[in-house]
Amino acid sequence: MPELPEVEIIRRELSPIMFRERIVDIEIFDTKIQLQPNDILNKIIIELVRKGKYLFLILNDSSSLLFHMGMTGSLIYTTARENLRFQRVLISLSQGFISFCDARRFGKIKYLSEIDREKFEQTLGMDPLLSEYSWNNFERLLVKRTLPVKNFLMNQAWIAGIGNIYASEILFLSKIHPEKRVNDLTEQEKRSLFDVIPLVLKKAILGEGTTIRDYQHTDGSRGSFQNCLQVYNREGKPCFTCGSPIQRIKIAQRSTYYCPHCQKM
DNA sequence: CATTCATCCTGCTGGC
DNA sequence: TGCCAGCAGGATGAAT
Repeated sequence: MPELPEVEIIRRELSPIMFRERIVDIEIFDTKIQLQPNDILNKIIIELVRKGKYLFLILNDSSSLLFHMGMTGSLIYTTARENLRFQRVLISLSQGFISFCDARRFGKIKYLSEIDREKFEQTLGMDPLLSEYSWNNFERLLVKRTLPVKNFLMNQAWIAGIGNIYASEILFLSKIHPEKRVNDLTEQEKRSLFDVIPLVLKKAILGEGTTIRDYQHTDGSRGSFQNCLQVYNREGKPCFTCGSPIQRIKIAQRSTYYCPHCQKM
């Protein structure tokens, strides 16, 4: 489900709620999620950190709880204890409750020591909203790559945070065909990509995230950026720029949307 | 090393 | 109304 913008929204909403809260209890209703309650019980949350699509709850002994939403995961805050649909984990805080709900069970929660968190963060590529995102680093990533540019954008080891929706959106705004091979990109196209990536992600955050079906804010409400999407989920509809019908193709088994007129090979 | 592909899950939607 | 194929915001490890 959530890509970088949606996870960032979750982080921003939960930060003031969870800051300095104690983890009083944790209940796990899904055998796929393996946590030792003793690792985290009675620890205090001192910070929420996001990198790419991952969210870390940093605890007062510098260990952390890592959340990944997978396709359908959400974190819901309630003031009273509730049984929510698809609830997999329930964390009781000193004040309030956080439910991890996840219909498809692709989401993950892991306990990490400080060392393990550092190691894990190193496996992720640069986050387009952090200062590590630079033209030098970006340019270096592109060298000698022959895969389609859409696959390049979605590899979390190179750039962290872009998923299937925003990959299509970024390529539309950059006027690049999603199947174009990275080593065939012109200098201008590379520059454009570099600039458009953070632009689209920031706009999506301002637009409260994209809810096609499952994404929810931490109070259960929906995003609104789905109304601003240029190509994703718009097969057959007219391009907002030129009126040509938006095409849907499969790249690496994932639906990919583009305008055949505005995005040439 | 770089790239592609099947697989993990469950639920919803649209067509017949 | 009921059934079933096809689809879904992701990541991984095995195969090529």
